[in-house]
Amino acid sequence: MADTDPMNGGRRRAASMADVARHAGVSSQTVSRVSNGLTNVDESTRERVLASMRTVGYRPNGAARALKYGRFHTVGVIMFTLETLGNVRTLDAIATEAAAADYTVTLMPVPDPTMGAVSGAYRRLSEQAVDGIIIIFEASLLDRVEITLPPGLPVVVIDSNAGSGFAVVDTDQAQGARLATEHLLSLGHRQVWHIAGPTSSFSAGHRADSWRTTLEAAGITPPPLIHGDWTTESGHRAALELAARDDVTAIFAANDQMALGAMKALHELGRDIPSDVSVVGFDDMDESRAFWPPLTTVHQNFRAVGRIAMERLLAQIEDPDDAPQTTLIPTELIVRESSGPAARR
Amino acid sequence: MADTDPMNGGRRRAASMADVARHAGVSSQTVSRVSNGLTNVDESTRERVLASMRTVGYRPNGAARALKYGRFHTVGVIMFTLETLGNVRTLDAIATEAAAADYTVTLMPVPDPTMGAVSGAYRRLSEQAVDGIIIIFEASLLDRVEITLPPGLPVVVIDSNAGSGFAVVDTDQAQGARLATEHLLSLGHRQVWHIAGPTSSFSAGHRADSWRTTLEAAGITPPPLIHGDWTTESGHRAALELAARDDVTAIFAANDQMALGAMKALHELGRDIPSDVSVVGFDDMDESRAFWPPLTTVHQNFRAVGRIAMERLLAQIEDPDDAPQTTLIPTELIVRESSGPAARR
DNA sequence: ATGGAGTATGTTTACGCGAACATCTCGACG
DNA sequence: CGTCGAGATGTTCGCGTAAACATACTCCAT
Repeated sequence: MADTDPMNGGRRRAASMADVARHAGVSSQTVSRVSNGLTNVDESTRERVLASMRTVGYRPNGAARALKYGRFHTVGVIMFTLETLGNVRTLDAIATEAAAADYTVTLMPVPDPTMGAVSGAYRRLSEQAVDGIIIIFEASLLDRVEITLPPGLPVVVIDSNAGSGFAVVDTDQAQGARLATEHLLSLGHRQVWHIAGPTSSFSAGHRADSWRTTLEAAGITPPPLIHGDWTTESGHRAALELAARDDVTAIFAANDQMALGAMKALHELGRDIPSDVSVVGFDDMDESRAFWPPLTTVHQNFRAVGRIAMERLLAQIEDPDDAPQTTLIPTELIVRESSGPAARR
Repeated sequence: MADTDPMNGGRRRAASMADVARHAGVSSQTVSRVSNGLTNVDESTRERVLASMRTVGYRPNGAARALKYGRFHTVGVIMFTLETLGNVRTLDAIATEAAAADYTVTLMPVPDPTMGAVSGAYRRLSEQAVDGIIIIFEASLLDRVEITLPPGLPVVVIDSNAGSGFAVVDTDQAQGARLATEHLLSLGHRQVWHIAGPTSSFSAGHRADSWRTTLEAAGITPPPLIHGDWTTESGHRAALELAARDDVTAIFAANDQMALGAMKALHELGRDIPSDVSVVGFDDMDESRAFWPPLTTVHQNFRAVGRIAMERLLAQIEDPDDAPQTTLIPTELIVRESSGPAARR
């Protein structure tokens, strides 16, 4: 007997079509036909092949298929962090949409915004097995690296105004911030203070800009901006600072977490919400309706953002000459109990 | 002139090594050597090749590499939803760990727990391009499908006790629930009520079981269990029900969201937290410290869960005969202001 | 019977990469 | 001045799949 080891030597590879073919006594092309559900295979042959597939434990090899077709049926998502609600919701929508289009989503997290980490992501990206990329980025960093984006790969950018030739999908930050600010003004507040996100974030910048212009349009001089970093702690700190002044009756926080932190500070100082101070957030996280008091906030349609980003990307993959567009998804103001009429004094 | 179109006909493929080789006037093997950073290439040749790579826009083809090596350097993560904090945190840890090991993470979301959706995920999984799978599942469903798991693929299961032959990593649910219950008892509460997660969830079951045995060990007959569904609303409903009785002084909710909803109900009914009723949660989400009052809760070490799951999976990928182990990650009780001594009466 | 249409199946080839092996060139050493 | 070794570079081949092409066979109209 020859030494042919049925166990296939040490490092075993998965069964291939050739293995199935050998087992079933047909050519591997016939196995391919069965595997792809073509009809021109004799019923008895088909069954024999299917049985052989099961016995040898055959699974099609995605790499070989991708090599053959030049398509991976996979999109990459580059993101800094899964710690912010918006990123996760958007990713969820992207993944759902991708599954519907029979695509798979590959995560390319960039742990920290250093150039080293970014270039690491690009290295992995260039060992690419993706047909396109969706970037969920704090845009200010993207600025520095965009030129190194590999050419010829369809890209859609979320959460930024990195306009230069990319398709961009984003929540209409400006409209949302305007809704929030106008809501507070319409309740009779003479001034609206803003707790902004970090300066590195374009979304935060957009919200702050829009808050400012909305106030100015109402003939109000905007008060100094306070910067947080999206965390509850930073909202807490900011509100402690604000509450030191007793003319503060309305606070618009750039996200729900900071609004939550702000409300905690107001509770601690014995200020009533909303009769002493109104608070409005941004995002509408699931928990916001159960805060005490339930938070008035700007609802972001993350699902739509993810869905449209995916649509755009697929369009670019189908047709590389598809012109990049920018789409803004409108927000909706959700009025709950954390905002109310300005106290008369 | 021949008809050779420099634009490469209609559907253009990305540039390959052969294209680079032609452009640089070398063999494709030399391009391969440069691409892989081998040293035995003349410096001038290397530079010429690198320049050609840039001009033709070369990116290595991952599929071809994977085909050659039989490894994809990718792990698949199957999960039901990105809507629960734990799943997201765990995924984040997995992705980070994977990146460190130079692996990529592919998401395989299962939108709803129907068999159709699950088998869809398996279909995509069997058109696999992954070296292993991590399943983050509500385990009761896994029971029904585990036999259909493709053979020969390393698998690690998180958040379940689906023991049969899989490697399992999970938070030590029982220990956490015991910590929470004992904490409330040690504050002098005579009874601890529990708002559990849905019956379909093994984690929820473990927490409830442990709560029950902890009470029994203290000589207390456990009160009826109330089931929520992890949402703030269900916590709110449950607490409204509980607060109808005035002998309820301590509530242990199976997650922070339900605890938040419960606190909202107590606020609405004018019960003080903690002097009338103590509330303890489970998870320690970022926001919990900013709830009003800040929530006493059981901290889950999601990062460790993700990290160890990934380690186990890589071990199995390296050595297919690696014996599956079960690892429980301990929790930590974080005492904040939502729990306090039982009122004397 | 003879050719044509149709069906089932087999053979060849290319997708992009890189290990293994084959050349070639140049300089050192006896 | 011939030989050997080392480094640079080229050639062949196979990974698993499926399109394209080839073959074998059956059935039927002429």
